Amino acid sequence: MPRPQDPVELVVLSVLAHEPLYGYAITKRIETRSSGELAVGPGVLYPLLKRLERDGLVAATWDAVRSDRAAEEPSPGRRRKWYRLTPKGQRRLHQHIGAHRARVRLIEAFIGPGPAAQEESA
Amino acid sequence: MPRPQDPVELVVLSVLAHEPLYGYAITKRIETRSSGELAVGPGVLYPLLKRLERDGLVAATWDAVRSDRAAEEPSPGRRRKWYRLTPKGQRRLHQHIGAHRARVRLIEAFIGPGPAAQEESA
DNA sequence: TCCAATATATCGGTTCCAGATATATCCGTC
DNA sequence: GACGGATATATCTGGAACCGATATATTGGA
Repeated sequence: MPRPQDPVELVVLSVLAHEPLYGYAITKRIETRSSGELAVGPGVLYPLLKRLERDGLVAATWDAVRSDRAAEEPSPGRRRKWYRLTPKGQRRLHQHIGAHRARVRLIEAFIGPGPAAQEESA
Repeated sequence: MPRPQDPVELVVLSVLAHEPLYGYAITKRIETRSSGELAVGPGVLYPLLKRLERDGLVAATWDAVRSDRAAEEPSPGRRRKWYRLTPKGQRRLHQHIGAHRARVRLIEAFIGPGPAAQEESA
């Protein structure tokens, strides 16, 4: 079988282009945006985010989300790491989009144009 | 940078769908068909063909191409391994095409539709 | 009180692409 | 006739990415 989901980096960058999100929210956002077709597990997402942060494509900020009853306790509470796109990440996203379009044109040179030109008239 | 060329298997199957070819001819065919954009080196092609043959997606036949002056000699002469698509390989190709179209739709759900709907009117 | 959902993170296996290397033959040129 | 470039097949090694499993801890509802 062909690899089902390859361009995870493009997808993650594109959802972060709209607004900052934390890791788990990125997962859920991708699921809803793709109507459940694309599921990015933690084993894929977190190494990817780590790499994106290392390369300066995203910037991250910790946010301590503590419940009301835990607000006074020494426990660190639930923590969220918010990721936002840097200008470098935006450029990378545009590179991705360009590469995607080029890839589509390339493949269509072999398999013929897809059913994209037809107007969706009811 | 995004991975430039991913769907090598799809491309190889698609060129074999038109006619049987031997390995080196596949390389050249892909280069001409893609206007030089896609180059599949031997380090990619031959392991791929081996896997495709093992999985029954292509069938191979050796062809001894001997020159006139070498026709009588014990030397094996130049050999070509012709690959042709099996029915299973044709089904796989259609799977690939379907998966490609689905992948394009999926990505467009994140980055918006590409410039495909516009007519190329001069 | 228990359990599912939330939230982050790592590890190992698999697959694939890419470049380098190896071997051998054919053909045009000098 | 010798040489080199194109033809032709093949392996190896490294790197990058995806995937599933696993681990830990918190939160909130039944």
